[in-house]
Amino acid sequence: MKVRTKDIARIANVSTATVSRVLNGSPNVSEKTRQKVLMAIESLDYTPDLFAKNLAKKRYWEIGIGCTDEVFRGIESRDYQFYLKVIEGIQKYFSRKKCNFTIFSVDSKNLEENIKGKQGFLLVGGGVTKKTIDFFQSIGKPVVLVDQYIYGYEIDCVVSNGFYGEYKLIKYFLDKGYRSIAYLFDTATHFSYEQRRLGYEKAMYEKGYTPLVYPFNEKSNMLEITKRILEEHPEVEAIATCEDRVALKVIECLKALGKRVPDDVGVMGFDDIESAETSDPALTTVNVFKEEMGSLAAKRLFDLLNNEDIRPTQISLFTNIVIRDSVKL
Amino acid sequence: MKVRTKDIARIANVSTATVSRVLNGSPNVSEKTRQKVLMAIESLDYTPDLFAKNLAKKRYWEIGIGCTDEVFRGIESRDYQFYLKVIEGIQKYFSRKKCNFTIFSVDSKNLEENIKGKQGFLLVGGGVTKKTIDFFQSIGKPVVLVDQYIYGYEIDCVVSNGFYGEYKLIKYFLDKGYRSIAYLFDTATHFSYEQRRLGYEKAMYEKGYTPLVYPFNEKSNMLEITKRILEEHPEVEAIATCEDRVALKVIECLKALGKRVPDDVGVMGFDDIESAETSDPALTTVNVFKEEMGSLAAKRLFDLLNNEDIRPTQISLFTNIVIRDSVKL
DNA sequence: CTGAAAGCGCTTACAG
DNA sequence: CTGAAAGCGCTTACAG
Repeated sequence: MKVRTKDIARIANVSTATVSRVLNGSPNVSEKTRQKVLMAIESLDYTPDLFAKNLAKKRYWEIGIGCTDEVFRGIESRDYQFYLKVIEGIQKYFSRKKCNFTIFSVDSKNLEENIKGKQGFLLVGGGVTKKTIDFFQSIGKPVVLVDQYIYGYEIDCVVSNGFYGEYKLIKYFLDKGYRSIAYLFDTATHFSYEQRRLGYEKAMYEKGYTPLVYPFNEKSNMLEITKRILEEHPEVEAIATCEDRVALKVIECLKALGKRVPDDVGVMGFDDIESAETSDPALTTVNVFKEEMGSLAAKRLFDLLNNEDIRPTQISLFTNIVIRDSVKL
Repeated sequence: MKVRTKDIARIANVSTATVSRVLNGSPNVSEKTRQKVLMAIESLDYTPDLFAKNLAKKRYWEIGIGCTDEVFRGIESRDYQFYLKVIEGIQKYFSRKKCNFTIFSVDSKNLEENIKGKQGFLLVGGGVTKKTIDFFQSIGKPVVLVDQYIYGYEIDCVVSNGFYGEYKLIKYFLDKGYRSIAYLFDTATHFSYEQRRLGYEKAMYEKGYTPLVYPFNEKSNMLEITKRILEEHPEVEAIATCEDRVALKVIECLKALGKRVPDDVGVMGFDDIESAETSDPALTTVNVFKEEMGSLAAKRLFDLLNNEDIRPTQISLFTNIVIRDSVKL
């Protein structure tokens, strides 16, 4: 039989209201009654019913969603499809859970103000730095990283299984007879990017091929890199990339260089953003469940807020390959 | 403003009872009223309150907890400390959540009977095979693997981050000047074991040392293997193992061979079971949060049962190294 | 097939 | 400081 506040109340000879007050550490209880109630609780092995608790509470949780300036602008302009979807997932979850949230840039000058009154934080995006994480951890309120993780941290996070997704994608084409696939790797310190590259390398190694990784950063000229790949490795049959936005750019570059996609060179993306479907040719890529990522993170934060459990976990979403037209079959 | 069943009822001009019936697909609603209610719902963007729903439902969920014969016996005899703790965690979570559960062996003859009436399953233990997973997936009810994962499966699972834990442990001693650490690796197809070995190898490679892996299986004679390690590699300063129970055995073997632990050879475990603390010498190991693993898995299954989200995820718990006396500092 | 009403286990003004 | 009572948003016998 489940123990309820009613049972405690009966044993301690008080009302359930008082039990609730003791349970929630209200100051308006005399030390004597508090002890009585505490003893009754001891003797009963009570665990509160979270459903009832949450239903009875009318208060809303105030959540802060922080991201880098880049992501923040991308969300505002509705340009950054990936994180737009993630935010949608967050929104969906919170909308049914008595949570209000505000999105802000962690790079903004008035950070202090954005943090004020918030009871928990979601830090969204691969660009979130150690410094930012340290700062938010120091606040002492629950924090969940979304689409980001940094080695060595014990912190709650929700990421996609980019390693396995990229591995599956590359292996798929290697199994079909491809032998030379290059990889465009964004060197930004982004957990996902690294995982994906690792997956690419594993697939290549397994077949006995040497990975052909071309690193780049935000300052790089994509046209030049594309050209270099073709010059240095004319045998390249396809170029895999760390994300769809890069893949889309590479397709443009290839076209500019007079190459046909996929006939001369194939291109693969990662993320499966909306434009991946409508691009010409439609992009072969890996689907990241962006909304799920958002709602999963929101859920985790909510659980943390409700003290459901304590130890930090890394939650990793499986990914699916989606084969379209940008790589010849 | 949040939409409630009351609002739907008002618009559709029915009672909330009827709304609830439509929402839950009860057959006892005329097609006409159903349509009215459905239209009202459409117009309102309703999302049900899970707290209220769960509170109102008095029904208990019936959960099945399956494990291999080995684990099952180990739990019954209260011998297998690791999974005993995991089960405790499951128990703790379910006890406050209207869930009844039964533990059974997936290798038993009357499997069919154990499955009957269950609404969800937890498959506990590294020994759970592909065949078993396939079978349970085919039932079409929520399944969560606990302390197990098999590559290629898209299935919910909760595991410990053995890779990073073992890496941290080995690195800790390598940083202290250790140069030759051997590794005893159980070849049973166990996700955790493999992850841990990988962590060991990463730490060794990073320092420029060659991993020294000694595989074994249930049929192996541990004394012989221990002897072989010492003969083939007299320079070995410590033996790391894939789990505490093995480490404890190795300590015995070393003693039998006239070696002192940790003075002649150090020994490291993994899991931090209870006897790790009381053994002589107390075991240096990595702590897996066993109860959390159980409660996290139970929670995930519960969420699945409540349709909270759909995509399978891998949940990975961080691990901590615990330095005791079985390795010289 | 449908509605009025009780109940799930908590919290929290309100009154004292 | 404490209790009686209403309410959170659902579900479900029960009666019709």
